[in-house]
Order: sequence, then structure tokens, then C-alpha cells
Amino acid sequence: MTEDNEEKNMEPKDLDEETLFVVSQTFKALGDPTRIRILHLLFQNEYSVNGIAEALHLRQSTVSHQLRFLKNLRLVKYRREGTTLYYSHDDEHVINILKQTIDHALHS
Amino acid sequence: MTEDNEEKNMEPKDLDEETLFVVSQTFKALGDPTRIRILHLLFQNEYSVNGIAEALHLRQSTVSHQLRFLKNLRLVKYRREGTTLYYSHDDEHVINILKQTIDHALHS
DNA sequence: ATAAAATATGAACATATACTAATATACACA
DNA sequence: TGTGTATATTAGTATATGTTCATATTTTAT
Repeated sequence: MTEDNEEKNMEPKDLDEETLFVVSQTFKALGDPTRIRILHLLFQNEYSVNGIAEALHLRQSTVSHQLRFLKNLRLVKYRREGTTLYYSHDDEHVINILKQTIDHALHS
Repeated sequence: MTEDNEEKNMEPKDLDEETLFVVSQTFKALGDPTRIRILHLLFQNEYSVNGIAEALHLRQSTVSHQLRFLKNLRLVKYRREGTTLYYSHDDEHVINILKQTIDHALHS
């Protein structure tokens, strides 16, 4: 809203900080191979932490750390059964974007 | 294809390395506030390197580095006019995903 | 209460990432 | 050719990130 863009009457709106943070965090979540593998696994089924670790050959600790990351962004949720936590995906929008992009990468 | 998942007859396919790489790289590109701001700016118009730097209050060097990153992933392209390079976006799929997600973040 | 099982957490480490300053390169034009 | 302008590149630095090991926490069952 300063004196820029006088010729063309369209000011390039910059994004506000909060939006930038949310959007970049969301994409960061999808920007790591391990997290992509975990989410891709959860497309198909719910899995326990150890189940994920075994299926993907990852350490329990690694999986737990990444699940915390994904849980904070509400990309996954869990239900408890005894001492076992079953994780599943929890954000249709983001999951769809990931699915789309995987498909896009696979067919190209 | 080992002896896992015997009860349920569905093997959880893991993604191959190349797909993982492409997908994670793509999302990494969108996972940084500076790159998001640049791409968001390029939604509206083409811009020179210095134009981007001025509009977003970034150093020329910073912009150039990020443009190289985005260019390698073919998310932006440029045309030359004298010594000036005009950059614009170059991947409808990814741009749409970014637009969607920004809208999603703005209306929530 | 104690032990076992599943998961979470904290600290340490190595690597990746983003920014900056300085310099190099590419182009236009006198 | 030499100068100015625009962009690219290189090297250095600080911070962020991902993984691991060790340990803590939580829950269930005895």
C-alpha cells in the first residue's frame, strides 16, 4: 500500500506471517521422506507405532518423533487400545494433496 | 512381498526411492516462507529478480538462490529481456496445490 | 505394588538449509 | 574495448532438522 506499482494498478499482496507459518509448516511436514512413507502407509490402514516401525524398517524412536510432528499439525490422530496406540491419518485436505502429488510423480 | 501381513491380505506398498525423492523435494520447495512468498508473488505477475527482491524486501542474492532452487524443480521459468530476467511460475499442478493450501490456511 | 509392553521424551550428534557479503559472469551500449 | 546494470555464484556462518541411544512415562495384568 506504499507508492509501489503505480503504473499497473495492482499491488502485490504479501502473505501475512501467520498464514506463511501455517502453510510452510504444512508443506514441511510433507517434505521429508520418512514422514511421507509414514503417511503413505497410513493411507491404507491404521497402524501402531511399532507396526509402522516394522513395516518401514525404522526405529521406534524415529517413528514416535515423527508422529509427534504429524500429530501437532493434526495430520494424524490415534486411538488407544491398552498400551497400544493406533495411528491413522486425520486431514483429508493434506492427505489428498499428498496422494495427488505421489500420483503425479509416479505417472511422469 | 515377504511374510508380513498374513492375516489381512494386503501388503503395504512402500514407495520407491525416486518417487520419495521427487515428492519430498517438491514439498520442500513449498516448505519455506521465502519461497512461498516468491511463488505467491509470481501468481500475480512475472517479476525480475530485483523486482522480487524489492517487492518482498529480500536481498538480490537470496532471491537468486531461491529462484535457482525453484528453477531446478521447474516450478518457475524465465524469459530474458536485455540483462533482465523475468521470472514466472511454470508448474500448474504445484502452483494449484500451493494456492489451495494458502486458501485453506486463510479461511480457517 | 511390581513387572512387562508400548510409547514418549531428552540429549547429543551429524547433516541440511537459508542467509549474507563479496565476487564473478553476462549482456547492452557508447 | 570499457562501463554500467542485472543476475549468478562461491564461501562462510548460524540455525534447523532428522536420527539415535538411553531413559522416562503410561497402561495393563498379575
